Amino acid sequence: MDRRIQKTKDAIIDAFVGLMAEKDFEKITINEIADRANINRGTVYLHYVDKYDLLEKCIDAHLVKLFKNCMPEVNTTDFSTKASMVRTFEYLEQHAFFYSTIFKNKGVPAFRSRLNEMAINNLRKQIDISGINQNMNKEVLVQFLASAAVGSLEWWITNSMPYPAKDMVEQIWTLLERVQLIHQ
Amino acid sequence: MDRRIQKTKDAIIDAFVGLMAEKDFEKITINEIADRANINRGTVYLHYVDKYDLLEKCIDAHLVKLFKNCMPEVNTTDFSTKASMVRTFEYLEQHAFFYSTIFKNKGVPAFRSRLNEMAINNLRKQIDISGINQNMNKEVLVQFLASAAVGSLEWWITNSMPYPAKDMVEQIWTLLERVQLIHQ
DNA sequence: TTGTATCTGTTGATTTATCAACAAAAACCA
DNA sequence: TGGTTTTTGTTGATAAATCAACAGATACAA
Repeated sequence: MDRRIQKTKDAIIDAFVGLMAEKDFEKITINEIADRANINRGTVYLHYVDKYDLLEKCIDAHLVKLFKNCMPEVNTTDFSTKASMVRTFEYLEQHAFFYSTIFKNKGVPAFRSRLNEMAINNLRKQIDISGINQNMNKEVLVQFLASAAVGSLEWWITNSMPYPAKDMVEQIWTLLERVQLIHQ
Repeated sequence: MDRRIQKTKDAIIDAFVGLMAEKDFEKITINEIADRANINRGTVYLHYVDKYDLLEKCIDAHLVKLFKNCMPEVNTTDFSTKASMVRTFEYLEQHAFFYSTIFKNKGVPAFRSRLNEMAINNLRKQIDISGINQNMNKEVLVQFLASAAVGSLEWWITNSMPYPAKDMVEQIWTLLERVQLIHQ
C-alpha cells in the first residue's frame, strides 16, 4: 500500500481517538477531525463515508489486531494458551488509551457488542480444535466464556487496569480451572 | 504552502537531526534519512539537492527562527532587551536537542561560523538603532559582542546547559554592564 | 420565526509524493 | 587489485492529497 494512505489513516485515527477522549462521539465533527489530523477535510472522505463509517473501521482495525495477538500459537499446549492470554492482556495495557477511551465514551455502545461478537467467533474455532469439553453443549460453552471474558475485560479497562496483566490472567485462569473448562 | 510540503520537510529534518545525534554527518546517507523519515528516497531530491544542501537549509531554518525570537520588541527599553535575552535562552532550552546535536556533531564545523555571522549582522542593526556607545568603533564593538555571545552560547549548549536560562542571562548581563556596553 | 453561521458531502483542476527502473559513482571486502 | 554491494541522482507514469468552490442540511441565536 502506498505509504501516504497509511500515514493519512494513522493521522485520522489518532485525531479521532484523541477527540473521543475529550467529548462524546456525537459531538465530534469531520471538521475537527481534519483540523487535528492536519489534513484537508476532503481527504477524510477519500477514506471514510462519514464519521460512523470511521468509527466502525476504527474499531474493526483495532479488534483485528487484538485478536491477532490473542490467537494462541499453532500446536497449542495449555501453557502456550496461558502465555497467549498474558500477551493479550499486555497488549491491552500497551493500548490502554484507545480501549479505555472507546469503552468509556458515551455514544459508542456498539463497542462492547462488537467485542463480544468477535470473542464468540474466535471461541467457536478454538473449541473446535482444542478437543476438550466435547461432552458439553458447545453453544452454551461459547456464550459463557465470551461473556466472562468480555465482562472481565470491560471491568478491568474501565477501572483503569487496577491489576497488572499477569495478575489478571492468574485470577481468570484459576476461575477457568474451577469451572473445568481447561485441562487441569 | 501546501501542507504536504511542510509535513515532508518536517519528517526529513527530524530524521536528519536524529541521525546526526547518533553518527557523524559524513556517515549519514540519503537512504537512511528517507528510511527514518518514512518517505520515498526520491522525495528527498524534490526538496534538497544533496545532504549538504539539506544541512545548510536545516541550519538556516533553525537560525532564522532563533533570531526571530532573539529580536527585542520595537520601542525597546533596557528591560525589554533583557527580557528578550531571557526568551532567547529559554528558546534554546526548548530546542536543546537540535542545538546540542549540531554543535557536538563532528563534521559540522560550519555551524559555529554561521551562528557568529548571523549574530554579527544582527548586532550591526541593533547598535545602529540603540544609539548608545556612539563613541566607540562600531566594528570592534560588534565583533567583541558577537564573539562573547556565541562563545558563551556554545559553552552553555555543549556542556548540557548546566545553568538555567535566567541565571545565564543574569551572568552575561552583569558582564555587559561592567564593560559598559549597555545603559547602567 | 428569520437570519446567520457552521457543517456536510461532492466536484474538478492542480500539486505533491510514490514507485520502479536505470546508469553511474562510491564504498566495501576478500 | 578486482569484483560485489551500496549509494546516488534522475526519469516518467501513476496515485494520493490539496485546495477552492459549491449547494444543501443543521444548528443556533436574535
